[in-house]
Amino acid sequence: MNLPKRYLITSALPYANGLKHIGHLAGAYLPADIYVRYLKAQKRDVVYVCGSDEHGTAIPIQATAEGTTAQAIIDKYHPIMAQNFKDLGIDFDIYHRTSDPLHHETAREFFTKLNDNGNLEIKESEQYFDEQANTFLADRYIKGTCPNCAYENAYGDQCERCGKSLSPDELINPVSTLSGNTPIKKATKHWYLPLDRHEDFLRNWILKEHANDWRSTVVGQCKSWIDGGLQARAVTRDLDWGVKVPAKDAEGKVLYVWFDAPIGYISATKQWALNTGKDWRPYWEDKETKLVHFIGKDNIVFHCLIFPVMLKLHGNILPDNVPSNEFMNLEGDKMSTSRNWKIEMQDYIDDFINKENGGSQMADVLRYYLTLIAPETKDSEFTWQGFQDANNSELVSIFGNYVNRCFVLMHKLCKGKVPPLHAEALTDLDKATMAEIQGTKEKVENLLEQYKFRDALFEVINLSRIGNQYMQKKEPWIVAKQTAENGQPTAEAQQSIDNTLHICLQLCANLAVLINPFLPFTARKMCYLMKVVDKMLDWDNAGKLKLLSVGYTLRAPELLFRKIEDSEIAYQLEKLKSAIVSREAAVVSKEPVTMEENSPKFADVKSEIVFDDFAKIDLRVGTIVSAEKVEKADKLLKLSVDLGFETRTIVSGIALHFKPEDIVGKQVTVVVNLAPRKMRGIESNGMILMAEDANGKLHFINPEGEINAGAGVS
RNA sequence: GGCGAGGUAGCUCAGUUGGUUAGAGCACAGGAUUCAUAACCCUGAGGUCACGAGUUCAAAUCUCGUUCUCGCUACCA
Repeated sequence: MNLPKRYLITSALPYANGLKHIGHLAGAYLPADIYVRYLKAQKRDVVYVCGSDEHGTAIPIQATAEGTTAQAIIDKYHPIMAQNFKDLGIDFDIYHRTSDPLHHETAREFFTKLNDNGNLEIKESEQYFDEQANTFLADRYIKGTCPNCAYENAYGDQCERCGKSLSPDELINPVSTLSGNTPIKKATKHWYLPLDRHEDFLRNWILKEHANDWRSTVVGQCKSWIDGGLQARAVTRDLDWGVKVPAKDAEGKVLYVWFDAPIGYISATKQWALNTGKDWRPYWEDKETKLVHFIGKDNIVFHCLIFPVMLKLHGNILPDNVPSNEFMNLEGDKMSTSRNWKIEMQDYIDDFINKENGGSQMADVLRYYLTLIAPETKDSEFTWQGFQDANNSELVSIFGNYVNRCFVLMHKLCKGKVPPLHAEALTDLDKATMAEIQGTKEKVENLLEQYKFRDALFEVINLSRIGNQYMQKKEPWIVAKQTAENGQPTAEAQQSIDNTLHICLQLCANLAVLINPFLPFTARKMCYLMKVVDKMLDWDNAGKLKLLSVGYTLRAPELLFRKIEDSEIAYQLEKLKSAIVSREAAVVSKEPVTMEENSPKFADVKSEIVFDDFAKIDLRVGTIVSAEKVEKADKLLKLSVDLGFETRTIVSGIALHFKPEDIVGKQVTVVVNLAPRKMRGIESNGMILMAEDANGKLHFINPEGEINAGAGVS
């Protein structure tokens, strides 16, 4: 196998608007860290970069909401996130940040090169503009009613309640969050990355060259995007938070966050090089560098399509692989920050690591379970019960217990020293066990090279299982009872004991080397117990049977892991339950719940209108005379509504809530002078008023008793 | 609706190019043991491989249809 000259490993830049949860950890950070630790143990040339993504509109918006500045937000979260990663053993070579001047400089250079080379397009488009604030409004500065779920405070890029991606044009009743005014449309100029020009390249590169070595989920997702037709994507935004666009007539424009964030990998590498006196260029320019991006599946489009196009245009190397993980669910539901259904890294650190209940070893317990259930091929499921079981019956009972019984027996039967190996007395079982040690090394290696972290970890644990079986069959504690007249074991018995424990201890040392990428704190504690330096953890030592010298005194046994009590699990489940409560409150309030405020809130009252505004709306009572499902649409019903003076066709998105046959004859309130709008090819002439309850269920607004169709409502 | 990924033992998941009685770990049951964190070790029970049809000597695996879950995307009060 031709080894790459050097490696550059990246983990997705976490967005610096809040704390990250264990789903993020399992998806983009932990696997990368394992891979990097493995490469470093092999003494390969590897740099692992990451950093906070600190631009985008969400951060200044959040700042406004919290009455602070964008800078204050990122300054608050950047160090906490960096510390969280450190506490969990995620060992970046550099954790940079995109607000750093070096990053701005790097991103501007990148943009300029593409722009100068004619790789970007400039287009004029109509964008919302706030006249009072005299500024164009980025998507997130526009709020309005979500066309998907009718949530009234949906943002121009996404509805926080139903999670749907939106564009500002889709919002109903758009309002500027800066002034509260209705924005006007105004022409503005933006730079675009014409992805459509690169379809052939992407198709060939991903769907042909990497059809077999990339994960099928990744290739499939890319195929879906490519087949769906690639379009030019705006590279710039009208905003004053971010990297200023280095071009003429670009006043008030910054690079769109998706463009500048991945460049953060490059600027982080530059900063690392500055810190260490190295040259960053080969890592991004030399074809012999292996670039690997670790991400979650929501990031596939950026790392497999957009950023590679950018890199190619800019003259950089392309990623060798993008081992994206699927999502990790939590106790039967999707993890979600806005719904407060999550376990933050900080929560875990507070509850399990910082207290006097296990220390850093507990970081390894989380690393263990998250790797065990890593969503490598499909969405997976985190349960606290599973966490407890994995710890108590695997880490503690199999791995930890093996190490412990080795040490205890060695102290009891071998005077606390590594016993000699009597080659002449080796049994077949001894030899087979020694072979297993070497075999495990190769298995783990192969699996890691294929990014199969879950399977690789299993093989390591399995080696401790083999150790337990070996010890059980050799039963040195029984052999020790074959005593001579002096009360000591016979010479023959002692030979057997020596050989058994010698092999057991070498196996222990191997476990430390092999577990090191996965559970680094544990590996170090094992080194401490064996009184060896960390250098023993070099991957070269894996499979070797002379890691511990004969006659060497080892420390007294100490437990590697502790059991996790039922009460701890009950407490965590209770914590989550209270999150359900606040989530229900969130639905009532139609407001994303923040950690601090769990009390129900109602949507903000819209800005005041005069009577004439209201009088413009013509409301009538109508009777539904027929209803049918609209073809090829999940949510639409085509209704005929008798309004007295005429019967109209109205298309309404209520199919998920009502069966057509159940609503015929119902009286409803209709906005009759709304401009017609085509939906799925059917013209809708009016709008049915609906009320939504706390569970998201829709109800008709209708008169108390039956009245004549066409009656006015005021 | 379109596209992508999935649906395999009570739970969490493997199953490479179709090839004998479909696997692992955990949980469970029985046994054995005591060096060890009521730990380990041995044995066992368990699955109509979502459902239906087709191709084949042979299908968890290939084809088509149905259904459910997740993601992207379209329509949308």
